[in-house]
Amino acid sequence: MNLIIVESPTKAQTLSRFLGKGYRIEATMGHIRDLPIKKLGVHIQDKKIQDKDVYEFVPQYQPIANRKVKIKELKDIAGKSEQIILATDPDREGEAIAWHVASLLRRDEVKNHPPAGSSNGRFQRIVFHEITKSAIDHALQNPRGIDMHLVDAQQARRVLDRLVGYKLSPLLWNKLGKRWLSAGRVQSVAVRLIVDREREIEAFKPVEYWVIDVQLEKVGKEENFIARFFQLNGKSYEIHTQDEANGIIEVLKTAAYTVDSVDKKELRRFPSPPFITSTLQQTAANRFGWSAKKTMNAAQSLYEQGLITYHRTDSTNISAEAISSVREFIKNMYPHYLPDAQILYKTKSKVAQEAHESIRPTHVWRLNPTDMKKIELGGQNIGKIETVPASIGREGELLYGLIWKRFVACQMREALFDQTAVVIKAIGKASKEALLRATGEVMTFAGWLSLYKVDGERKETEVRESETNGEDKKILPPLTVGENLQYEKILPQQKFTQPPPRFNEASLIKALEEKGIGRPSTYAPIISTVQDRKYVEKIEKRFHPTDLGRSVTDFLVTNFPDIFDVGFTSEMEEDLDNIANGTKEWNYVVGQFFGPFHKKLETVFKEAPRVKVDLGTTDEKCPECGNPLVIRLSKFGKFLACSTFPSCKYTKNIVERVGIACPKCGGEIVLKRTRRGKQFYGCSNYPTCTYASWKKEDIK
DNA sequence: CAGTGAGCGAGCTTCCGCTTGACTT
Repeated sequence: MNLIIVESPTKAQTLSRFLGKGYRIEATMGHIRDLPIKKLGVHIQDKKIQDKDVYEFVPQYQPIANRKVKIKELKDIAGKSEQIILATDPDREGEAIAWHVASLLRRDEVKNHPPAGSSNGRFQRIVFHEITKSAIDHALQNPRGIDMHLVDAQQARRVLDRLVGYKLSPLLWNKLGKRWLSAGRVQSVAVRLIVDREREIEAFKPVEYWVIDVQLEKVGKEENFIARFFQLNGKSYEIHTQDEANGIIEVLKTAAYTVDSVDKKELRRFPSPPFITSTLQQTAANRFGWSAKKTMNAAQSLYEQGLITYHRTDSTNISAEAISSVREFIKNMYPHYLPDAQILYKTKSKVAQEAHESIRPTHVWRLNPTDMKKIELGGQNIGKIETVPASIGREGELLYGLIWKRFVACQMREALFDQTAVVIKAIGKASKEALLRATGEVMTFAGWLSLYKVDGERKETEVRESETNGEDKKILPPLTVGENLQYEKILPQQKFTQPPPRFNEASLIKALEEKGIGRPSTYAPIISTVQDRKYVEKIEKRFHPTDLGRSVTDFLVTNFPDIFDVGFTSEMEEDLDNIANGTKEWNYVVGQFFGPFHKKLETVFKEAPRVKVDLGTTDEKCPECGNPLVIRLSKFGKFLACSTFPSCKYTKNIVERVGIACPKCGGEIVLKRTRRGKQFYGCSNYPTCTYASWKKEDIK
């Protein structure tokens, strides 16, 4: 019997369906060995060579506490197996997991079976990027050894993140006096983006501008349309004041209008690429209002039921089998929308590891019942269609439907539009000449858009996109150059430029991904961490920095400008690539960073002043000593405390009254939070009265 | 479903990335 080791148990299950009895497949469930949690766990040696610092880093790996049972299980099975095939994911982390597994198993093997020849003999490394029979067979026929360069790239990443995080967090405890604080290459940049954005908003000064539209009509016909002013006397003209607007209005009101030019062109709108983790999270946030965490939970469930491919991926690749299957589906159901050849999508991200396919339905013929009712399926083979099990629930159906439609649409023909751009000349008094523009757009071929049109989801984004260029897309009557037009009315609008919007989950994930910061498996946890630390808070789904978040960011950016610059991660990634391709040594790369970092750290520890976070005072007086109460911040949130602490230890919760009486004791219901931060409603007489409810409506 | 926290400093906290399961009102 041969043992195959993968990371995900679901993948193990799928694999077992493809492979015969000769294989036993086990999952590691991620990493099984790591640096210790409670200490730095990296021995650092400075071997000075010719007066220069040359560092050596020795990571103190240990089995992860809750994986010990799993490790023992793997060892037992490995002992009874002929070949041990390491089939962890084909990326940096996967290679490292394979190496850790081999190290743990090999040590055991040497103990139990004295080496006869090479102890590497039983270990093989295989990789596949899609879970299909052909990909797995091909992988099994082409085993290799563990790629230590790739493992070293992971070690460099791991050690660097540990050094940054475990050196800077204690510095924050020391300088801010708050013992739950943390800093890291990823989380601190996420907070910085939010702080920087808030300051942009604060510094923003709205500028007045005017938009002047004119309603025109074809002479003798009741066909009117809107054209927008853009040029006066040969120069583009921005209107900033009411006076300027009035000047233009005067010209336009009495002008003679003629069609100056008509430009027609065909526009093609291409489908969006299939989902990857970040785009799935963004789309679910924009369309359903879901948090990244909720999306990932729903996706996990679909994945475990075998309905979709793996949901933590950065690649837009589609397996050849899935392509032929979706093309067959389109050919049957939407025959006019089948392109001549498959549409290829190139992964945009430079830091992508491409270990998995894009997120897509595993069987394209499987639809959810709600979609089936709404989608117009034009083809012949309706009988071939299956439905997803009802047990996936409403949220499962929503997400499945979204993934299904995006995938099928990504292999359909582009939509075609006839766009007409018309310029209109307005000749006013005193030889003043203005130009106006009108644009019309008519869809002539729906293509992939036909799949989205049905529930109007696509429309929403269309509207949003067209708003950004400021011109309304409308149907124009037929117009010819030189044609005179009838002036109807003028529609001036006063507007003000808007500050950039605060980040929500979708836009923050997008920003992080664009900068190559964080990975598919970490976008959702990052959002939790920065809130848990009280660096930012979500108000009406938008992120606002807290005073603490601003203070910590300022402290970090002032003292360590390089690390918390968005360029840091991309430079690190370049170095990691060099380690992976064998041109740089991992200890050298980490050492180049650590030398200056370490020196700076010492100076800051010694010299930087203590940072005070002022959360303000209140009008309330302490009931015990009469001094004012001030707002303090703890791990659990804000609370009121006596300003004379530690001589007076009075504290009080900040409660939000709901205005409802407790059904149990008649006391007052107040908004509270669990240890994990979830809101609930409880009685203010706690612990005397233990009444509690999750929802306001349930209180009765 | 929850009574903490600040400050001091006994002992404690903290990173990013890979995977689920334990929770479930």
